Amino acid sequence: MAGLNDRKQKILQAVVTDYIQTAEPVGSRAISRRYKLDLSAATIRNEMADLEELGFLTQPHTSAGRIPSQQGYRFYVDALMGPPSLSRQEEAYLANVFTQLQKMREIDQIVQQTAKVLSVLTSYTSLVLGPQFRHSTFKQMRLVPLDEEKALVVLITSTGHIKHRVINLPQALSSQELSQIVSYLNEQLAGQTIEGLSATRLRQLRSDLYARIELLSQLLLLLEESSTDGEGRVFLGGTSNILNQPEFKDVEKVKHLLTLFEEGSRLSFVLETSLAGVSIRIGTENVITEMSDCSLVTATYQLSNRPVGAIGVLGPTRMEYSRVITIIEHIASHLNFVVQD
Amino acid sequence: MAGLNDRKQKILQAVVTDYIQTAEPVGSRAISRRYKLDLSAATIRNEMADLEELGFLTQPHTSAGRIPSQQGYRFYVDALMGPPSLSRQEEAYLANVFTQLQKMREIDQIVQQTAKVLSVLTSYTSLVLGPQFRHSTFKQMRLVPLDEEKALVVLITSTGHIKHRVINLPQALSSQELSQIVSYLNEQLAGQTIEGLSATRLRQLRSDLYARIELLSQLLLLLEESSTDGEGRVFLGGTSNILNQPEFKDVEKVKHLLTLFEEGSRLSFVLETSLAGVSIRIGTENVITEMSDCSLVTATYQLSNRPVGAIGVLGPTRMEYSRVITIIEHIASHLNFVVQD
DNA sequence: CTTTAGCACTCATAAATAGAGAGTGCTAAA
DNA sequence: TTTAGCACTCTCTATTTATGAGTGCTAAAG
Repeated sequence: MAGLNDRKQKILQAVVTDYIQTAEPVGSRAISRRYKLDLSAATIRNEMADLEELGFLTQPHTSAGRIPSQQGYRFYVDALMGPPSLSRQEEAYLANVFTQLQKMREIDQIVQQTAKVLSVLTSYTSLVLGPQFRHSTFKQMRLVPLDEEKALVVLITSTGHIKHRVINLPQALSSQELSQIVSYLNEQLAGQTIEGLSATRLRQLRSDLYARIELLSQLLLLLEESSTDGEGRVFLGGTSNILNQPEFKDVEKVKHLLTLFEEGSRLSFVLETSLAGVSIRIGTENVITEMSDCSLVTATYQLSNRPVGAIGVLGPTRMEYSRVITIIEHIASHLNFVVQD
Repeated sequence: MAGLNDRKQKILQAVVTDYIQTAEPVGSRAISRRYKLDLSAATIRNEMADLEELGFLTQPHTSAGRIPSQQGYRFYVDALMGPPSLSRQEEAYLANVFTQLQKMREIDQIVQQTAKVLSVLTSYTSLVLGPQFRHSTFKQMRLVPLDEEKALVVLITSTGHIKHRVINLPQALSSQELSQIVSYLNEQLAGQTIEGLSATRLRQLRSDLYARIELLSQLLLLLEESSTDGEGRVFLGGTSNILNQPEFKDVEKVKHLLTLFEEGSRLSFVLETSLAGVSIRIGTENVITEMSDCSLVTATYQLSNRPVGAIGVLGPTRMEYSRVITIIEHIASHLNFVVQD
């Protein structure tokens, strides 16, 4: 890409750093004062004009300072960004959080809490996609009789994920027949991925056992829902944080984002399609148009070496990238240990 | 309370109705034009001055129209409010929604969907408190062995609510001993309310079975959490709707509410403490200070004739009360039928 | 050739001023 | 008791007028 000489890079870095902090267009004088580049304002002015022409900076209006363009941020993130840093307190806070998380048993709780922590630490909005189990495989199905009419079906995956439902028992079935059906299903389905329990496969089973159709359809419904179902739930944290950003002082701007936050499926799509590792999408690099004024930093977390979920931080393009990245890496990697249940 | 003569009531009603629609202070002329009270603007002016002195109206500034005071809204809601009305389409929409809800099995889904519907219909923000099971009684506990090391504990309440968890089995225990423990617990706890499983009671059991302490503590943990635990989860719908209200065009105003929306426990408290039936809290009648510019209309829904949850709509004090009340009653009562699982 | 000082110019933002309009309260007549 | 008339208040909008930060360009200095 661009062959920015050393000086241009330093200046660009200064502009981005300053703008991230102040949210105000930064002028040539401000830079020559605040950053010890040993250059006069005039020189910096010239370089900034160049940087603008190259597409790394923009001017809100003719006689204002410069602000980084999307391309400017991109270059900053790829090449200039300073080393990460967390304060002592933050480290301590994180450590404390993780011991808390360890204690929690309910996956929802863990995810929810993670979202909260992520937003508190970054002061942006956080998105957390709970673990996806559709890639895990069918382990077994159990039927626990509750009374004469009802029973509890328990579906267990290889990853230990459990789903249950109460179903009605047809009176006619003896308990023996019941256990036959269940063990038949267990045989047939063992080792299949949940995702792979496609409708056609299930339909075939259905015809195999057509005599027991009523009971069976209830069982199958549970399975079917497990494969499609709303596992992709996204938990949000710090949604009100965006209101602290000066770029969202206008209510109209916020409205689009807020509305987006209510559309779980679109959010989960964004997170599901993030690559393994940390990914950074700046401005219009985001597919979702509502996010085109924002940057989204995401990371996936693993479960037995397979990515099963993702966490993300959404803020203005003027985001404290290095800080956010550090935090998100930290949390994602620890989540690997916590989510083993 | 106040002995408002007929004419004053009519005028107050006109002011409130108009203000609810327009969100603009309403003047004497506007009323004499728009409402056929056959009175001149001057007369209305006099009456409005009286109404202000009596505390039902306020003036934003000396030469502006009047807007209803909190007391004004209260009187309107108690005495003046017009009859409810829903359009054909809305009725149809509702009917359709209910058939959809009937099909859903997962309680979370139902609650979530209800929140959404409520917010779409009212165009305010909706709060839905999922069914509370702490008043229901312990029915039975089951242990489903998964493999040699692990087992699934299933806790079932009289209302059919189910909670499960995987626990580790101490190697030393024979399956016979296991079932002994479980049946002992079943005996001891049968019929107790979940809430009543207080720490002391559980501690006593713990000492009874101190020999099996390791296993037991896992079981008891599940119970304990069931009695305290986050059952009081509140689902929100249409949070971005508040941004459409002109009274929240200022970001600062919104921020407080948005932040409140992230504090689940406070929200659930509000809903838990609402009376059976429909309740309307206007402005500072709300205990939560962040809501003092809002009105909250809530209704509880039943399960076997006992209130177990609540739904609510939060909007500006300038709310379409009669409309909201109709909708909320409608939905709450239907929820009674849907939530029987 | 690069850097810097100097200077005119641009443009947003803020403060000051002037009208316009909506609505009131009061008085006096119907 | 009601209504018409009128002066008065106060917000809101538009216009004007500074102010000042920051630029681009030119010409001199290194």
